[in-house]
Amino acid sequence: MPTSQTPTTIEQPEKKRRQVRPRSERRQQLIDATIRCIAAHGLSATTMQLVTREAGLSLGIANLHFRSKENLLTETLRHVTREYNEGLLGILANDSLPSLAATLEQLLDFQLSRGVTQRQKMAVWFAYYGEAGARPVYQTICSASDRLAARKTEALFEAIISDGQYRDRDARQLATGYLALIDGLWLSLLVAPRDLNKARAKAVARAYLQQAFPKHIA
Amino acid sequence: MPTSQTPTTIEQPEKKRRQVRPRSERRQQLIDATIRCIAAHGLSATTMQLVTREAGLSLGIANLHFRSKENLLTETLRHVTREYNEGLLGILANDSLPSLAATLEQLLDFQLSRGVTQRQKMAVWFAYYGEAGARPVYQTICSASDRLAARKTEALFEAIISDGQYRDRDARQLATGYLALIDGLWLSLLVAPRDLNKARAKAVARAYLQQAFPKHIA
DNA sequence: AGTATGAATGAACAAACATTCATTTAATGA
DNA sequence: TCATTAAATGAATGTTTGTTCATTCATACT
Repeated sequence: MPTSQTPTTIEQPEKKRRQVRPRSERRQQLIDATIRCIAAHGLSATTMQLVTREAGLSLGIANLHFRSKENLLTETLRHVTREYNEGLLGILANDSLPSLAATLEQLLDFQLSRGVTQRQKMAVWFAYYGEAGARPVYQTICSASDRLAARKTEALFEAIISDGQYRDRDARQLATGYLALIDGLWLSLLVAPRDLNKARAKAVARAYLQQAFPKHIA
Repeated sequence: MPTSQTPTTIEQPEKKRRQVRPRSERRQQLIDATIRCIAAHGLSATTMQLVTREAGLSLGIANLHFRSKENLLTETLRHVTREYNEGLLGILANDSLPSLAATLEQLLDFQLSRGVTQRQKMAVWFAYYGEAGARPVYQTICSASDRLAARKTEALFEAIISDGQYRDRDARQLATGYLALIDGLWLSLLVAPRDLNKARAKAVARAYLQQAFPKHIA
């Protein structure tokens, strides 16, 4: 008669073992789950239960590591924004200036790369944009990021205009148009993926740059 | 001692008199209130109480004239979409073709007109776009409208290319780019009105068309 | 091994929500 | 003038929500 059978292989079904993990890891876990929830169910249907279940954690943990739901949502937006900004600055803050043409190509590739144009990221982006008019916090985070991108893009375009000795070109206007075009293409990729794929979107954006800077884009 | 003082001038403060109005009028009233609420508070904070109070009506009335909140929101999107489509078709379905250049100018004027670019309308538009990924109904309504606009714009561009005998122009690609540019400009006008005003937005869009069809835009 | 620490849990709670429906009352026709 | 009809109302209802916190227990230190 066995006194105590220790079931090493077969466990109780779904008996989760509690784990203690560092704060930063839990925060990242919850932010990732929030992104997935917003992409799958929309911002208005993203509840604490949904997020914490998606993260495979208990209900109360989000309020433990973030003070409130509002704060979790804000931090999620900040995370997505920061990620994009870092990628952008990695290209545009490159003061070594190896080649303006190469930088332009890199910018285009990045903005329509797999990482940036994946549905989850774009869904989060536009979910917050949709609420930005009503929530000053979102407005602040988004527009700070946008303004930075605008400044850097404008600076690049100015350098290109100078380098190519282009006439009758307004760097500010071209940058505004280019960034708006990218935003619009992202939106189309998100809401009408059947009508527009990444390759066509890139071709459209390239055509814009080609018209503006024919000597710098093949 | 007065038996019954009839206060003809001074009424009870805020004693609203109940009014019976036709169904269609009430529906419009509620849709208008919904638009204002979404613009002011966002889609996720738009409640039945807020909408009906904004309309100056009682709580239950929205469920009387629309079956449910979901239905009210859907009809509101449909209304905004239909309004835009009618304006667009009023320009693009004009088969009389007086002048392609004039039609192009009209299109530009319309898409960046006061009526279309007022904050309320744009806020509603993008609020629904933000949720479109999660709600198939919104997706359907939006993309049906977008596809129509795309088809008509492409047809106009084809006619212009043919008329101007432009070489190396792809009507489909130019239309995709133009519509994406307009979407992006709307988004900028909504979330960063301090960085972009309507006049500059129109200049940017006009520059795009000028590059594409120099013979048809002044 | 024993103890202290605080991360993790989830039942419980109050607030907010969409929806229902008995009641009220304006409008209409007899 | 009275009876009939149905639009309008808002208190009531059941559900869902974010948040709290007493309890559990993994981990680190003595």
